[in-house]
Amino acid sequence: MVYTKTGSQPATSAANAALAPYARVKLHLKEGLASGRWPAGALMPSEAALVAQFGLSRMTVNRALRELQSEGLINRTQGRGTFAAPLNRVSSRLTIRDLHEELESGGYRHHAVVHLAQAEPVPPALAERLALAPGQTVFHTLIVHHRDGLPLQCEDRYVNPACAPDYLSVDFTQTTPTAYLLQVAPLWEAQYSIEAGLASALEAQLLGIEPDAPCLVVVRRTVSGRRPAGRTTRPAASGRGGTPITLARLVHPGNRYTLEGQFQP
Amino acid sequence: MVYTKTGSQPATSAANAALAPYARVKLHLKEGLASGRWPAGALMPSEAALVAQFGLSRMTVNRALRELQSEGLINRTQGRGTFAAPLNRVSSRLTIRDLHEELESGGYRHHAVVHLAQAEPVPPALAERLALAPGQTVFHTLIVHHRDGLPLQCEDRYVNPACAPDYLSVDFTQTTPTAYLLQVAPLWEAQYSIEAGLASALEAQLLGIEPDAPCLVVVRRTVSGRRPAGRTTRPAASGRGGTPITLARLVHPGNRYTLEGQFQP
DNA sequence: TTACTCTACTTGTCTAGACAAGCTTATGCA
DNA sequence: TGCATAAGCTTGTCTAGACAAGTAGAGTAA
Repeated sequence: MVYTKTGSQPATSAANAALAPYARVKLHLKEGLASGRWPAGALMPSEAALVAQFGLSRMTVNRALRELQSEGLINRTQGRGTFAAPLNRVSSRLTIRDLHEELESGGYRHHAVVHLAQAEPVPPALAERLALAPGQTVFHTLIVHHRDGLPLQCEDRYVNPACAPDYLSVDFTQTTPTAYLLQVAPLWEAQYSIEAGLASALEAQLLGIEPDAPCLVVVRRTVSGRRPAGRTTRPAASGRGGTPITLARLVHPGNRYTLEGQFQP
Repeated sequence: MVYTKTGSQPATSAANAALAPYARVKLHLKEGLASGRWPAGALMPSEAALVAQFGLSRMTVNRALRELQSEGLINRTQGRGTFAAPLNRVSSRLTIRDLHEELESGGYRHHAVVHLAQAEPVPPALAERLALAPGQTVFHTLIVHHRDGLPLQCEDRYVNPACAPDYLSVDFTQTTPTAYLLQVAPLWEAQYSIEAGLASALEAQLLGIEPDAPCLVVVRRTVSGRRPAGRTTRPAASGRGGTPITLARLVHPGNRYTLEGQFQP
């Protein structure tokens, strides 16, 4: 599609040629926000004003504004108008990738050593977080992932058997638990916490590090919207929280692992 | 707006009453994805099919699909169709919040102690990352933030004077650097890295921790799309990377600070 | 003054149709 | 057989109009 508007409207930027009209409106507004033209909380032009200014239909302008809203750059309320969002909360996407895929795509070799894979009674401290009654069975795996032969992550994981009955029969030297669980129960919700701490004695030994070496510890709890068994047609919406699938503690030697990311509002 | 469709279309979920039509389509597709009806890579119904199935206009169906795409749940390509996204990359929003605001909203008291605030020649190691010539002046602040009186974060920050000429005249016991910089130069891009490590001797002393205590270290580099001086109307798009605004090293005692978040695809 | 109603403006959403442009497949020609 | 073309699908986008519903302010009546 080639957009060569003859009637030259607000040509703020030279780069807006060959840009779709809705994107042109977005760019115009983003530039205004970046330049401080609309400080946080300021009233921004209404849809009608932008329609008149750009000579577009309202749906087109609406799309630009709706996308800016979903990006968190503006706030809109029916009846009041559009306001510049306070930029003191800028958010970025943090991506969970399967460790195997992450390493391979980075050109590293990945291999996993399984130190434990068994069914056991759920530890009392975890029963509640996995929504299991004390004494029920959980699957427990302890796997060390290596990058180019060097231990990178110690993965201590508990899995709800109702969600993944075949969990223990998977060959975890070939498939990571994350990959398998994502396949069995598409991930709909997860909570994580990231902190710096020490490895346990066992973890330190498995990772081949000193007991006092700083580690990046990620604890992740994954919850599915889907019900565990039967009733597959049951709607996912009702009953907040869903079924806990798995609880994982991932310990990384601080000097070998860095979490990186980027913000792009 | 009340949506009480008389002709009952696919009533997968009971909760879809009183839901806007586009949201109903989204829900329907999300449920299908969650239930494994469309495994990763599978071809999903076309817009035309959904139009026929739900009895809606194409724009409405298109909106549902477009939003699912922006949420990363599906991939669409012109001419080929709509496909279920491989869920091995699930992403969440990680929010940068101003520390002051974060603490206050959590019911804590925040206060900051400024240990250093001066102009100095840019350290050679940082010159390139700040896009400054060796020998040029940078602003350097060293601030310790306390939560309820306990040191929580040691903020070692370098600021490009071109972006924030008045930086040193700010009272950082009242305003955090983040808040000030966001006001002066709305944040358009940032890179961060999170790792576990040790504090330097000075940092450990300022934080009141042992030198071997694990710390969560966040390094953040913020880049603006806006040009530093003059030429304010210059488009932000051209020239990738923009102007480096600030480089910050944030050190948190591991046992006092946890980064938390949630995934909700 | 206070309380109510009415109006004008705002966003939220849906519709029916249109054209552009990318991909796949079938068709017909050399 | 091999290749170019065309048909038929797909998504991407824009339009002009419509109604719904929330908000704020002006004007009016008690």
